[in-house]
Amino acid sequence: MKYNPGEIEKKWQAYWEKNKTNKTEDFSEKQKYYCLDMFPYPSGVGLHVGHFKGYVATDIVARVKRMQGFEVLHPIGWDAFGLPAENFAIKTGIHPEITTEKNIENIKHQMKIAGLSYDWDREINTTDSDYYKWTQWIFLKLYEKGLAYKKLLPINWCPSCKTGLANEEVVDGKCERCGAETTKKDIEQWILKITAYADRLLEDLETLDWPDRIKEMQKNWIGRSEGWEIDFGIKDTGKTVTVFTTRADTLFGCTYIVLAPESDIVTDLKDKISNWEEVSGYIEKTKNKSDLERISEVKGKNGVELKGVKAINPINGKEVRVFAADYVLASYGTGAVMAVPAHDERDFEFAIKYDLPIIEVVRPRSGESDISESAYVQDGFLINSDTFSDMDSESARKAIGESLKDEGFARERVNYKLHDWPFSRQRYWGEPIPIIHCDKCGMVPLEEKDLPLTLPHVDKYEPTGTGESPLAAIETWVNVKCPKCGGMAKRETNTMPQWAGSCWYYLRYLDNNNDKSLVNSEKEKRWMPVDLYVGGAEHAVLHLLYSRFWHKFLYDIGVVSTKEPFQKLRNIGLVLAHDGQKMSKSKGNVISPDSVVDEFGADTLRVYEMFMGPFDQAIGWNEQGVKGVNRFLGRAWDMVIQSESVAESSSEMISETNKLIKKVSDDLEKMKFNTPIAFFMEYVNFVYENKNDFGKDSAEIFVKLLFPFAPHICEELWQLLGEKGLISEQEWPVCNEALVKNDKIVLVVQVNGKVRDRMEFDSDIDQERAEEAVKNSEVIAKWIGGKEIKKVVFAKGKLINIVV
RNA sequence: GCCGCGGUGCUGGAAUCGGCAGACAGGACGGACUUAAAAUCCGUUGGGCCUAGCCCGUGUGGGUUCAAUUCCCACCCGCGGCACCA
Repeated sequence: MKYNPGEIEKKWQAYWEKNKTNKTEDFSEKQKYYCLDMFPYPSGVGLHVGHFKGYVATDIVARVKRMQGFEVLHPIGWDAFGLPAENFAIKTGIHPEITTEKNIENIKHQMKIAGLSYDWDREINTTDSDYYKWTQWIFLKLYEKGLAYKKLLPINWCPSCKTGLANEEVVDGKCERCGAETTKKDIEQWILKITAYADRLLEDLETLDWPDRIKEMQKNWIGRSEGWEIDFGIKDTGKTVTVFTTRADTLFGCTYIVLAPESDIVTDLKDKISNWEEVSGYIEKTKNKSDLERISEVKGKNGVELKGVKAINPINGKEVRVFAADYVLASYGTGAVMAVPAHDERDFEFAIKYDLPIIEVVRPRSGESDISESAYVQDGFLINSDTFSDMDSESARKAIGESLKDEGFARERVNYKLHDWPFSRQRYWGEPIPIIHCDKCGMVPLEEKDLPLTLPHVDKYEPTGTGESPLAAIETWVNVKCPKCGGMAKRETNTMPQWAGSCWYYLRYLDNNNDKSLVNSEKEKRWMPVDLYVGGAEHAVLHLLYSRFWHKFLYDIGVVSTKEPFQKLRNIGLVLAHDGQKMSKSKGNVISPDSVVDEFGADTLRVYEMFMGPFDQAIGWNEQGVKGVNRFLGRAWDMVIQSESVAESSSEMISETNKLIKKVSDDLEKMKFNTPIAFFMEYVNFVYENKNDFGKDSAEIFVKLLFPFAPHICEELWQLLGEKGLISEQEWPVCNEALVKNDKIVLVVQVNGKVRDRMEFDSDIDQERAEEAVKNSEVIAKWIGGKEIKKVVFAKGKLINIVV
């Protein structure tokens, strides 16, 4: 009988589906394990082999955990709101609902032919009104707690998608989606107060088993810095300008202050500014620059002095000049900085350009600094700083800050790079925001009983570009009675961004049909947190930050019982095309899993994706490698079939089999998938050399171990071996150390650290006897050559090194 | 510029509580089977030389050690992220 994947895979997929083999019980005696994939966007082109690398890995973990006696939750769903379906609708007039449904069908089929063991009864779809009812519910709670507010703000605007974007969605000054250059636009926006959670988002990173890289990225993105707010009085006005600094120790070196051109502080001082025309011209110029222009002008500082305005340094009462310059950002800190050219590179550059004084106030304790050449930005000890001279930078920061605080000129302050999250989009295909605007009552949230607020059908999907979504054109929908006063009112027409539905979807799998609450709290306590979360690294500061924020909020209002949603996170390395390029439709180098399944079978696809290399590394697809894996599975098939003619395994074979159990189990625990497959291959090679030693007892164990990787072939072999029940229901083998033969070992013999021989001994040999034997060996005697032995190093069971 | 990760044969990679570098796979070459091809099976495959043997070899240079791909220092290169954040 030959290995025929096409036949057996169909057979077992049908069987598993019909018998709901992979169904998860909500509550059982078993320990829980929640194994989650980042759910896909159901795009029209379907999934490629890169997506499956992640799905196969979690599927292997899920199957192993089931065999190890865990109750495993391994669900999947669809993150189906988003631009591609909407853009397709604009072009063709076909409603996104229809395209989405079709695409889901296709992807579901792809997943099923790959033998992924999802519990399909828990499928969710973010565009179902039963689902987004709860997305809207969370929004209302955020609103209720003051964490969602509407504000007129200059936000990132994509002129091509005609919608506002969050900072996280702008990459290099371009729209993350379409690549168009973004501009700033003043729009009234819904904003979520993610900054209220900045500290907790930062601190709790420590508790997570996530890749360093992702933690680091979130840390940088949150960008916490501790410092002082210091008030500079403006001479003859009674007004003050507050600056933020992390370097209060350099305050004596401040020779001017700089304001962000677009900040209100500048216009506030208009009366005092003698060159207002020049200044306002500079402000206008800055405002009209795109993000991209501003980024590209990073080098080459320029600005304008506010003539007639002088600020007073509160530490020494000295008058300093005041500038406006676009290297100071209105959106960070107070929008104003104290400039210390001797100890800040940017201030140094600016001071050189405008010929401003440079006063040195910090010197290194050891080494040299030359502030006529460049700024010295590190810590050191203070000079030219009155009574603070001679102090270390660190203590001086505190001392100077405290002394100003006592006089009412300074406050301790923590700043973040993280900004609040602009949450409204001027597009159609998203969750409607459940708010009504009434002239009399202002903003009125819908009541929970009125949810879901369903997305109405429209005739035109085209975004308006005016800051309103296409929903604004549907008068029957927009015009409503105010729930409070009964007067005429209008619905909010903006929709939620892509990320909304994915912020909490992992909770809905626990209880996907609940129409009373978001999730039953018993179920939530049973299953949270997610034990393993697998997905691409591209979501490092988007989905992963947003959903942590929502989760913490849900924790605060008592919906969830854990502080963090995803305990352990692992990233998938990209699957590249054969040439090392990224797979893309335009390059025509995309490999679809369907074609691989068609030609070689799902088990080959699965094992190859895992065998390619380390899971988190980007590696190119290699058709020959796929064939190699297929060859291996064929050999394994024949090997197991042949085992029936052998009565029982030899003790050596049993030993090898137990070693295999140990190695495969250990590596899987470490999320290593490529090395277990290498062990399987070695094992198969060994069996081929010792065919008469390989009996059914060993074959059973081999098949169990391989099952999570290649479920179809193993289920079939299990049956062919005449075993009862499904292999899916078997227990994971445990290594019996007693059966592992290790009475003989090969000792590496070195002379002066170089390998000269290998000798076989009993495994418990001690140094004395080994030394004796080694000295008597001809090969080694030759190397020692009568020289004096200085030292003998003995590593038990491994190596002996004679130093002469 | 700053932060993070990495650099091993022709290729993907294996081996890091310091202890046989190159497991496993692919490719290439040689052979068996075949009328032939595919498939399958077997063998060889880091470089060099005075070829039963020895020397060199894990980005580069140095260090620690009986022993370094593994630890330390400096540097080079690649990838990813952030980027006027005061």
